[in-house]
Amino acid sequence: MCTGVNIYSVNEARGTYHHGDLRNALLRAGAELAESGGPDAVTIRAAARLAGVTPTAAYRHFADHAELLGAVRELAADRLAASMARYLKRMPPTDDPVAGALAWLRSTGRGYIHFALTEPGLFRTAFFTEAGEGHSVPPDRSGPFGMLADALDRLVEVGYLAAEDRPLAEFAAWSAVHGLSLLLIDGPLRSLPRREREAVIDRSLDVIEHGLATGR
Amino acid sequence: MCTGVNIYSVNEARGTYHHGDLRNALLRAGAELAESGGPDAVTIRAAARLAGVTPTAAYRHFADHAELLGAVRELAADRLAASMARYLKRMPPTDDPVAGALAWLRSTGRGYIHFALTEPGLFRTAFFTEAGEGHSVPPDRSGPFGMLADALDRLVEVGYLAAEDRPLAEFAAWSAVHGLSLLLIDGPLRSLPRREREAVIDRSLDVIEHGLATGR
DNA sequence: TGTACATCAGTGAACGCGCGTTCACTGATGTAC
DNA sequence: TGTACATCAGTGAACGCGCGTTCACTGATGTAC
Repeated sequence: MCTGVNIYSVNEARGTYHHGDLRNALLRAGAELAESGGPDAVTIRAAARLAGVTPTAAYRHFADHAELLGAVRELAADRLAASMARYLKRMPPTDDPVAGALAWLRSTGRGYIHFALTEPGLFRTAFFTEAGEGHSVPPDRSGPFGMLADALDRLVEVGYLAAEDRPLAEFAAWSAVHGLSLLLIDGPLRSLPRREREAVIDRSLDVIEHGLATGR
Repeated sequence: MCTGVNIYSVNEARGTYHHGDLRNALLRAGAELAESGGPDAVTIRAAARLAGVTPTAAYRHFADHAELLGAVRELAADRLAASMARYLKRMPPTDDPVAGALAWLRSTGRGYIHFALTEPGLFRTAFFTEAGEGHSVPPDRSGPFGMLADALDRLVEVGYLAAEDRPLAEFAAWSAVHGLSLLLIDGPLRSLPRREREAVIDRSLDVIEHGLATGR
C-alpha cells in the first residue's frame, strides 16, 4: 500500500502546472478509494491527494462531493456490468436452447456475485444512495439490471418460462442474487469456507431457476 | 424533530448529579439515532447529547465507540426478531398443515421485509459490520435466522419439503428476502408505488416457496 | 445514630484528526491582431 | 511570426464542523466503625 503517495506520478509525470486530465484522474482515484474502503472512503480530499493535487482543484471538475461520488458510483456500476459481460462471453456453446438459456441466466447471476466477492468496495459503491435523492425507477436496459431482463426474455423465447410468469421475474431474481452477494461480503455469511460458499451460491441459483417457472 | 434537546429530560428528569441508568439511556439514544440516520449516525457524542450527558460520561459504560455501536446493533437485531414474531403471532389458524407451514414461512419473510420498510435505519444497523472484525459464522437460533430455519423445518415435517432439499435452504431464502428488503429501502426499487411493491414482494415469496421444493 | 473516607459516576477543557468548502491568488495556455 | 491579453486550471491558507478520546477534576453515594 502506498497511501499518501501520488500513485499517478509514474504514468503521468506531471511536471507541468496544469494536470491535463484531472477529471479522469480524480475519477480513477475515487474508484481506487471505493475499491479499498467503499463509498465512505470516496472524499474530495482523498481523491485530490491520490491525484497529486490540491483539494480546491477538484472543484474545477466537480460541483461538490456528491457529484464526485455520483460519478464514481456510475463507474462502479459500469464495472459490474463489464464483469457480468465477461462471464457471459466465456460461456461454452450448447445445442439445447433451453439449457443454453438457463446457463445464460446463471452466468448473469454468477458474474454479479463474482464481482461482489472480488470487488466488494466497488459493489457497495455501485448501490450506495444518498439519504435524500435517488434514481427511484428501475435503471436502464444496458446496465446489470437490463442484462438480467434479457436473460429472462431468452427463457420465455425458448419456452422455459411461460409468458404469464415473466412479469416481475427480474425483481425476484435480482433480489435473491443481490441479497446473497451482500450476505457473503458484508453480512453473517462472509468468511464462509470456499466450498460452502459455492454450495450456497449453487443452491440459490437453483431456487431462482426452479422457482421462476411456476408451471414446472 | 427536537435535535439537540435532551429527549429524556421529561421522563427521567435528572436533577441529580448521577444519572442512575445511563447505560440504558445511551443505548436507547443510540437506537434513536440509528432509527433516523442508520449506523453512521450512532456516535458517542450524539448519544451522550441525547441522553443529556457529557461525552466523557459514556466511557464509564462503553469501552469505546465500537462497543456502543455493537450494543445498538444487537438491540436492532432484537427488534427485527420481535417484528417477525409479531407477524407470526397474528397468523390465522389453518386446518391444512401444508398450507399452514407455507403461510408460516411467508409470514417470517413478511415480518422481515416489513421491519426493513418501516425501520430502515435500524435494519441497516442490524447488519452493519466493521471492516475488520465480524461474527463470521451464521448467527444463533433465537434470532431472525433461527426463526427462518424453524419455518423451513416445519415444511419438512409437514411433507412439503423433501429432506434432501432442506440443506442450505435457509441461505437461499434469506438471501432473497434480504436482497429484496435492501433494494426496496436503499436501492433502485425504493419509492416504488405501494401496489407494485406488494406485487414484487408476493412474486419473490412465490419464487422462494416454489423454488425450494425441487420435486414439485 | 453519626461520621470519616473510599469509591463511584459524572464534569469541563482540551488534543488532534479529516472533512467540505471558500477566498484571493498565480502560473500556464491559447487566441486575436 | 510575434506579442498583448483574456481565459483557464491550478495553489495556499483558512473557516467551521463533528468526531473519538484523554486528562485532571469534583460532586454524590454508600460503607466501616
